Amino acid sequence: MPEKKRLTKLPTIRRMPMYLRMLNKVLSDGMQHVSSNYLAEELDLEAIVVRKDLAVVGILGKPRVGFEVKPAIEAIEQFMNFNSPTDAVLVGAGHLGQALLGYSGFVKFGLNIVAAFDSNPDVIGTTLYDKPVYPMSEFTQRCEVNNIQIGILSVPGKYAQEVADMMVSAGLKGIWNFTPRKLNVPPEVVVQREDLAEGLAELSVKLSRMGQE
Amino acid sequence: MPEKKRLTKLPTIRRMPMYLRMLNKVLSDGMQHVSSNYLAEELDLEAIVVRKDLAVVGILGKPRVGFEVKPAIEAIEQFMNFNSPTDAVLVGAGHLGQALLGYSGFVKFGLNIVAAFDSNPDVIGTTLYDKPVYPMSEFTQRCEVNNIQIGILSVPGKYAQEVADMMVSAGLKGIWNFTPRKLNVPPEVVVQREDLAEGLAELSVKLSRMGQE
DNA sequence: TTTTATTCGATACTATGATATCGATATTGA
DNA sequence: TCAATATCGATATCATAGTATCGAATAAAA
Repeated sequence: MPEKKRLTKLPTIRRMPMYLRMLNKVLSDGMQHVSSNYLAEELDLEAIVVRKDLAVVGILGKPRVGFEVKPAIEAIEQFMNFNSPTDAVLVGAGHLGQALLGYSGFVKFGLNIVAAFDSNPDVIGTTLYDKPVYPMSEFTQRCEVNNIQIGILSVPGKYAQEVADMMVSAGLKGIWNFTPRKLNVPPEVVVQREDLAEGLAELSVKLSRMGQE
Repeated sequence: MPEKKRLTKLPTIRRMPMYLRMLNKVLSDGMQHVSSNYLAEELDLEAIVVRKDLAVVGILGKPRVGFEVKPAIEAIEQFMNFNSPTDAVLVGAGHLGQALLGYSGFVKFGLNIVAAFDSNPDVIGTTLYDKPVYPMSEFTQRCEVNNIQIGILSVPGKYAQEVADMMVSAGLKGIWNFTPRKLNVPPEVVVQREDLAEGLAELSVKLSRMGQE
């Protein structure tokens, strides 16, 4: 039996949504082929990076012609599991939570948010962007019944671990963590941290470097 | 004259907000010293990474004791320009825009959002989280008068370039771009892309790997 | 006072990711 | 039909980031 542990580098994976967006745009523009050069130009990358990334998902280009757009899209979707959407719930329908609920673009990347949970009586029972908002007391039961895979965590930091524990015991497999807290979860549960301050820090330093060059 | 181009690695810079948060927590817990080991444990890092990162901002620990918390905080804030806040404006007060306006945490990382701009008459003239919302027609003038440095771009993708152009001509030095579009700007303007789909892609792949190991 | 344990920094090493080079191939146009 | 050119993939190289090892320093304990 061959090695099953497939190791694709992380930066490549993180670029896939970019490629997918651009390829769909290119397709809707009526182009059937596209060169790595063109993609690189449009996405601010190097052509060689594009070619290597596309090779990872199993598609090769033809000399002088480039890549077939439609197969490329399908290969990426397949590779990333984007066309078999995963059900998710969101906990914490505050500002950020609502922004995430309202962003319809995630479906294209395989994420299907089916409901939100909150502790605020004002929003419980309402729907936000077509998603029902339930009280926390119903969390476990609803997640189990609907076999929810992913939890989006957008509560205030002080409740982060508490809610994460609930997510784990409700059988969720992954947590998309928008709080700036480390979560203690069993090793089989995947946590994806999201911290806007990181990008801000990067911007800040780049700006101050600009000044002195 | 010595080399002025200071190269600090990006991952280090992106970790600074984490350190700052944790050091402040540690300080408010009354601790005066903290070991790299402790920080690493709390932040899911390796101790050696913590030590090297702190060395970058110019603070060294003492054997057997660790790092002095207060000087460490000050060193990071100094290094990152966090205590001389930069004025910013936000364009596009939709769901995401409002979430960003409502997040008070950015001030600690040197970002001071002073106003928002939008084209929607329903929000123009109101205040959102204490920030006034102005019409786009006033953008250039207000930015110039107040010497705004950073623009936060959270409009629908189709308007991204157009607004970016306005930002450039209003003299902004950096753009924090939350749209999934590449922006064409002159080289002296810094663009920081923020794409939530990247994190989602990473989560998605990690999850699917979990299944088969 | 001496020993022990902890934590540090410096150096060296490893892994990962990006880039440069180059020959091969297919389409276009002469 | 044949030459020119754009584009590809493979291989090798380089840059960046993370990790391991080890001696030195300091505080606490004996």
